[in-house]
Amino acid sequence: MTGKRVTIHDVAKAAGVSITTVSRYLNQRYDAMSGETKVRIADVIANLHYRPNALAQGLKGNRSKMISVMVVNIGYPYNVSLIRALTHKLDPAGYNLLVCESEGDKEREAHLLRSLVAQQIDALVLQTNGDNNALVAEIAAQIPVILVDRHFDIPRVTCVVTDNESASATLVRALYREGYERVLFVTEREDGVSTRQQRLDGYRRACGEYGRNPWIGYVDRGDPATFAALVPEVESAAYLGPVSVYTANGLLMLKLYPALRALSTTQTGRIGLATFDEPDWAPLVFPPLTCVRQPTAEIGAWVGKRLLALLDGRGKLGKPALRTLPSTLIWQKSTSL
Amino acid sequence: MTGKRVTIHDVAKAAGVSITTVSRYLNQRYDAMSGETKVRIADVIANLHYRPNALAQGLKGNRSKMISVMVVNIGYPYNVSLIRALTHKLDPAGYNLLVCESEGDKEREAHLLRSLVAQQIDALVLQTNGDNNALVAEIAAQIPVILVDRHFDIPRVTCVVTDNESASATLVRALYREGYERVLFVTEREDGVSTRQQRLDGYRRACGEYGRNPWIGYVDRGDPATFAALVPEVESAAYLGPVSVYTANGLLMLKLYPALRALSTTQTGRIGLATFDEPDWAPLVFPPLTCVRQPTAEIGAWVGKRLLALLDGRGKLGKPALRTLPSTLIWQKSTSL
DNA sequence: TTGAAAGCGCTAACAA
DNA sequence: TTGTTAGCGCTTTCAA
Repeated sequence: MTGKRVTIHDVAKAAGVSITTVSRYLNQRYDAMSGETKVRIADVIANLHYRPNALAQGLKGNRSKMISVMVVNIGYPYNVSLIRALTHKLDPAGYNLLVCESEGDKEREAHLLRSLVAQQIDALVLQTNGDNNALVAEIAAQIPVILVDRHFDIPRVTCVVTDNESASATLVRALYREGYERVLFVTEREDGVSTRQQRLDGYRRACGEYGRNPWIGYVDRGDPATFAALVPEVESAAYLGPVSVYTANGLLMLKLYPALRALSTTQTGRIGLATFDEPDWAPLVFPPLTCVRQPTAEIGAWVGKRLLALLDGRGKLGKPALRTLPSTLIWQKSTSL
Repeated sequence: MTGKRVTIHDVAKAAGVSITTVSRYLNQRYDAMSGETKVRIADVIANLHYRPNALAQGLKGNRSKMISVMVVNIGYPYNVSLIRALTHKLDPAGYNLLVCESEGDKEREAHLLRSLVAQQIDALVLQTNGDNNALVAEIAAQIPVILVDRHFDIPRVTCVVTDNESASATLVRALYREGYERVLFVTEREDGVSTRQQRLDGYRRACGEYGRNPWIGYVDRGDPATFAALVPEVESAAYLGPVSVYTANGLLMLKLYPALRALSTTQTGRIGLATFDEPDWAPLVFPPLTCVRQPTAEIGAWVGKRLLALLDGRGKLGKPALRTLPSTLIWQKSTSL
């Protein structure tokens, strides 16, 4: 299986120079190097298909050229887009991405974090439930750490999030303005997850502004019954006036949608539907689904840029601990009366 | 930023032993080691939060404990599920996953592959368009390489795919049996991609068995007009008898669906819809979408297991160059007459 | 313009 | 039962 890899020694020998000279060439220190040597080394490298061993370089230079991004679920469009944008920033700078999925599990997250540190990652991008903040703080003492999507207050850690509170309020206001009399907000228990809390806060604020009582349906992703229980509640409310349902994220809408749609065939047009996040199927259903598009690509790009600056030794001063990027409301027919 | 990392030297000093002894402990060579030393080292390691530097271990042992999986698109449910299953197999064995996205771009794929080799990955899992097979062959001379989803004939490379041809034929037969008189197969140009070719072959075979003429609509993902062009074709055909549309993958259905659904409101129930792949929205639309579920988790698990065997030095003999796992037809109301 | 030598953190003979 | 030593492939003083 192993065809003996080419090392810097092989190159040096073939080019008739010392490994130091080859190393100089590799690091583009051409200032003091004869053009002839340069060409000779270039030739040999090309012929031998030589690529320096990144592990050895890393060991020497105390950096690995690897950055990890760890998210709760690699399938969420939010994360897919984030990872993609991040790659596009980091790849040109020679960084490889170690992608991990915590599955929202505390132990697993801790295990993976430790493994990554041992792997000598140069930086960490993390979407977390906040269950291992002490460990994250330790890591942040060693390398740059940026939290995305969810905000936690950890020393030396920058957070990049979207404007959950105001985007949520904006959506809910628009619903009331459209004429919906009641808006059911469907969410999971906050459990210290900032996004959930903020989206709820935004909902509450809009309710307050319009003098409506908050109407909150708590669900548990793992328990279909919690979703099913909401349906009759919505149905009976719909008899009294136009009602809409607003889910705190795309996955909740995915689970709730079939049951609600079955209802609306009889209650045509009276039950508005909206969700935070922009599922890829939003334009497919009829009527197309109103949703809140998060600036995932921008977040990824911003994080990537910031990391490069930090790794370069630049940046560090006046860095904001929290950066908020704006979402966009995509208003569709699913919320039209 | 850097709080000086703990090394094996620190541990040795604190425990009052040599680094060799610590190394022995780390590698569980307890056979010749006093219980006392063992405990002492364990204590120190715990206190210092020591974790061995994986880079240094890798440099020494000529392995990195990193495996790369490179796919065309990290957002496809197929790949998400594959990556997840792979992680679950490899993680317990101490491997970290370098996830890469080629975006189906030849240059990008080549660039990433080279970068990964330089990063000293121990193995490679690859979904490819086949544009860099020579390079892949070179890599396969060094480390285990497994191709997923798409089959190419490369020395030393095992391929794991699904039964595209027969699953496609099964679906199309079921459509004819249901009473659809014509089935439009929507696909991208084969371009040497085995999955496309095989799904087309299966379609053709079923057509042959039922004495129908193949009816193929070629589309280009980047060009919406190619999708739009199919709609009137389907519409006029639908006047002559029951027609169904079968897309070669989930993304094509995603793009085609809105236009087709608009039609079917007038042609209610006459236009059947089915797709290869199982989009997460398949059960959401009305009527729910018939689709072919690929055994992605099984593929991932199989690949993971096989890799571990190969990396262990076991396996190697009698290994099949091609492993085919079966898909499942999910028959729903979208194809009921 | 170039090279010798030390050392990054670790493992593995070989000695003791 | 433990330690000494020689590297893994590379970068980087320091000298020539």
